[in-house]
Amino acid sequence: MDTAELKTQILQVIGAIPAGRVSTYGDVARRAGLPNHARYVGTVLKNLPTGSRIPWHRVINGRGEIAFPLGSDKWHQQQSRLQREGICFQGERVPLRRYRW
DNA sequence: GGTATGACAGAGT
DNA sequence: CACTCTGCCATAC
Repeated sequence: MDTAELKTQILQVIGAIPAGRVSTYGDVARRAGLPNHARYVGTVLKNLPTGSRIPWHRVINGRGEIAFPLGSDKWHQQQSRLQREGICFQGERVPLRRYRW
């Protein structure tokens, strides 16, 4: 299985995350059948073409935090997208117990 | 083909 | 809890 397929596999899993729920990099990797590829999930999202309709904002880290530097443009963008879907933040983090897919 | 980097995770302290 | 340390693995140099 080459990397192009892994990428497709990962994107499909992300695309399946329902609105109003979130998943983590590790979860996405596992659901894609690729344990230990959490970092790769991030790499794939980074190279995503702008305007892609992949719900990348529903992917956060295992501590319920947005993976971008706090206060950065990307951070705000992701946060508002999540809130727009009804996800409430506890400070700077999302309570996974409640929203984890 | 080393070496460093990163939208990470889990165990340990 | 929060913080550090280590393992991971595709990519970019």
